[in-house]
Amino acid sequence: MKETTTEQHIIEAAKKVFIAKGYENATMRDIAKEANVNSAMVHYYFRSKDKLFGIVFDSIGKFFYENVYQIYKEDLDIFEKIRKVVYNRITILIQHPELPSFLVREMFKRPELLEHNYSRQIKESCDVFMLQVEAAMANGRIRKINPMNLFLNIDSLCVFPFHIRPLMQHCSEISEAEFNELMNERCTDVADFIIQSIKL
Amino acid sequence: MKETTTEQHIIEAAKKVFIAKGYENATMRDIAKEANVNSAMVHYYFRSKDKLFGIVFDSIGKFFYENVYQIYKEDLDIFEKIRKVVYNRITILIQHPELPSFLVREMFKRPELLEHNYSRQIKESCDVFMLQVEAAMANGRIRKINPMNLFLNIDSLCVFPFHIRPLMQHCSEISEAEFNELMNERCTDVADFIIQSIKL
DNA sequence: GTCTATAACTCGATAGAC
DNA sequence: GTCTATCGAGTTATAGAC
Repeated sequence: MKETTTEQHIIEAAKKVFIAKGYENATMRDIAKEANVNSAMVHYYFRSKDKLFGIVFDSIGKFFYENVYQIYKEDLDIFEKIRKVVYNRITILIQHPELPSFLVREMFKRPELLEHNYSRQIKESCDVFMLQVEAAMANGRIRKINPMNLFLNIDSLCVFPFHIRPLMQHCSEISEAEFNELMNERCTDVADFIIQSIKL
Repeated sequence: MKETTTEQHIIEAAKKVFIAKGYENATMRDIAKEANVNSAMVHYYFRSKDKLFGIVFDSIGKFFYENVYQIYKEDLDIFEKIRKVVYNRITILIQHPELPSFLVREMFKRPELLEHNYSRQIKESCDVFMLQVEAAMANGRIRKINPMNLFLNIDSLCVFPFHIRPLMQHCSEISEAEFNELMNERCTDVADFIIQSIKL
């Protein structure tokens, strides 16, 4: 159990501030205040706002993807795997509903953020899953379908509602708690929706 | 055929710049340069960056939603309607792939942007569609399903890939043209995916 | 390592001449 | 309406005392 150093303390504060405000709206002063240190300290430890943000972005991206992409590599029946992926993804999203929009926001502004990252991990799990889909098609367990699109569909159905959460809440006039409740119910529905579509 | 006034000229320039850079990264100087006018002129016509952005955001949001949400209100067989919605949505998205991320980016930072907007239009078309889903369930044309989730699923499957486009392009090492080709092929697949899932 | 002070810069907005 | 010039506020980043 490592002690919380000043450095880690600042990183945690930076995560909170960057997620809440985005890169441009977050200031080094904000982060310093959140971490209860002087703003010069933040520069002392991380040289620049850019360096600090790079560390934060990598950490968040890895956290967001690694959990669920491990599941794709597990040795599970394809239907079970889909259910497990959907359940895990939506559960994590309910706990961290602001992550998808954060990642998309920053990724679009600076695609170079993707360079030294978890991208290869994603590609690996995608490849593993697509092979399994091919096999299931050959065995006649599922209908003929483009494996890449199936992979995309799973993520789409899980993540998209969190991308448009403010719009959904505004249109349906629901609170954050009610939104989470909706997503919780949606969990089973999404898995059913996918499996109904591909099973033979 | 209305002549292009300076005012409209600036709005078009502002759209381009705001979409490319986002609200905070775009400067009034950028917009003025894009519109080939002095930066004081932009303030003269629109008072503030906020006012100008509000106009741009509303216009883009309306454009992005109105086309496809009209279709939901048309008198079509439910399967035909789903195919038409999917086709239209993806076609528009291929022509304007940067709009979803733009709207999400700004919507999350300032949810008040949704106040005086197309939100009611979305809600209306959603309501119409959900009624149709209920009827189709009663008629035994489709299986039992949460209508709201079906509505969400359609949008998810169409829009989500455009949200994560930089990530997809980076992971698959594909160009923008190849991405568009993928989305074009995906059009039929998505409609099939949905219909396979709900038909009896 | 930690602080204060400030340099250097950019941006939104306006004043004022034409 | 259109331009130049500039103010004032807010930012990153660093220098230098402790």
